[in-house]
Amino acid sequence: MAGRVIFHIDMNSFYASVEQSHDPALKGKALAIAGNPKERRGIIVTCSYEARAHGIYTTMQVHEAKRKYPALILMPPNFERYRAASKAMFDILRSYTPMVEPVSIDEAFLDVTDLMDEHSAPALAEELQHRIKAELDLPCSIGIAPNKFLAKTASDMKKPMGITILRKRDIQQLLWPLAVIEMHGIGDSTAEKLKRLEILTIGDLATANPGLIKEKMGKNGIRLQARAKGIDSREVDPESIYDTKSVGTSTTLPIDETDELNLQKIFRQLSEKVANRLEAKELAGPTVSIQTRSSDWQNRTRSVTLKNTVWKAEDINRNAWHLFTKHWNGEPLRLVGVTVSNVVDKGEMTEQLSLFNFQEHAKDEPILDLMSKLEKKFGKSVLSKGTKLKKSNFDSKTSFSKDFLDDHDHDRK
DNA sequence: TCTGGGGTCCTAGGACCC
DNA sequence: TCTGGGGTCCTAGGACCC
Repeated sequence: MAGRVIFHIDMNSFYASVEQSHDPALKGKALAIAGNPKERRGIIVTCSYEARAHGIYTTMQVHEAKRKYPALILMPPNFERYRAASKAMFDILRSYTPMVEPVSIDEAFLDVTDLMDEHSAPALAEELQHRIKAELDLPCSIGIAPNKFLAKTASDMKKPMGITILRKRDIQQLLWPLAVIEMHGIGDSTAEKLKRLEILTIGDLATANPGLIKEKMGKNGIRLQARAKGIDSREVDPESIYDTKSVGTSTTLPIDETDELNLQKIFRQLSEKVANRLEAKELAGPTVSIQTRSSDWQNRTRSVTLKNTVWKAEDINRNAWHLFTKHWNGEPLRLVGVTVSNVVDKGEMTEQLSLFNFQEHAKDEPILDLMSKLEKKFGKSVLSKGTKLKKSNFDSKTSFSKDFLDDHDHDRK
């Protein structure tokens, strides 16, 4: 596994750039995409470089941005448009190699090692950047490095339309002088912690006493120190996007809410949204959780893991609302959310289960015999992970979970 | 700078099992 | 009756990223 060549492609102010490409009249203008400009609590999601020049930045409140630069053009996000542009961008990347790992709607890692016979890395990066600009009218920055962390760091170094090579031997000169907060994986909290250890720059982190790092920062510290030295063994994984772990939605309320009936209505809407998105991805999960945020920014999560997976709005909502009413003390809430996690592919579940025809065998068979057969068939890992069929769910007199069979039926429809 | 909405990963404690 | 150690699952919270 020595000597990989990794690219990190980072689209520059993606949403704003897509809008400018769609409507050239917006080019050269200070443009901002704002969550929902009508909402009292709307923020700037992305803005053009022209807007940045006027002091506008992501997460800034809309009214603040307008006050700062009244000529700012505000647009609501058009996600369909962004998804289409994203797909076109990924199509270009995949026309070179299947080793493309999407990180988000506008970011990707490429392992281009196998293309190095025919291309030089910088020439290939230029070609990619040029094609994305020529065919989609979208700017991007590209980082070239021997691993993901360095490639990502490199793509950040020159924006917009930059191409940056970060070699191992350049690390001391280019990376080490930077403040630790510049590092991906380090936020305010970790930066503060490091500051107390007198670790201020990435170089300080790289050369710090490993014993101290391990003691004060744990596993995360060890990993960050490795990154600071330019070490990162994560591989580019094109499959990782199919590995959804959770599907959730949340909303910041127009005003801090105390009315139970209103909240009940909101939970129903959130549950429906989650159900729709699960449906679209053909996913279902056994864990339902809720999030709340109070006026003073106290975040809470409460969750329950069920015997069976859920995907229908009614089932999600029933569990979510139950969790909520069980824990809410009546305090005003700024935000509420609903998430289904530990999700698995519905189709895959059905397939696994159909291998072993349930209906025929299950009826009168003693549970333990059935369990051992299932284990033989699928192995323990599948039983405990994929289908939530565990011994604990079949203990003592509990007969074969009726819900489970029902779920199986629904899957077949 | 009073901070949206979508996620992921990690940690730590308790329950439970062998 | 009291004692381990290892492993997994669940829950809650925190940190981080785009």
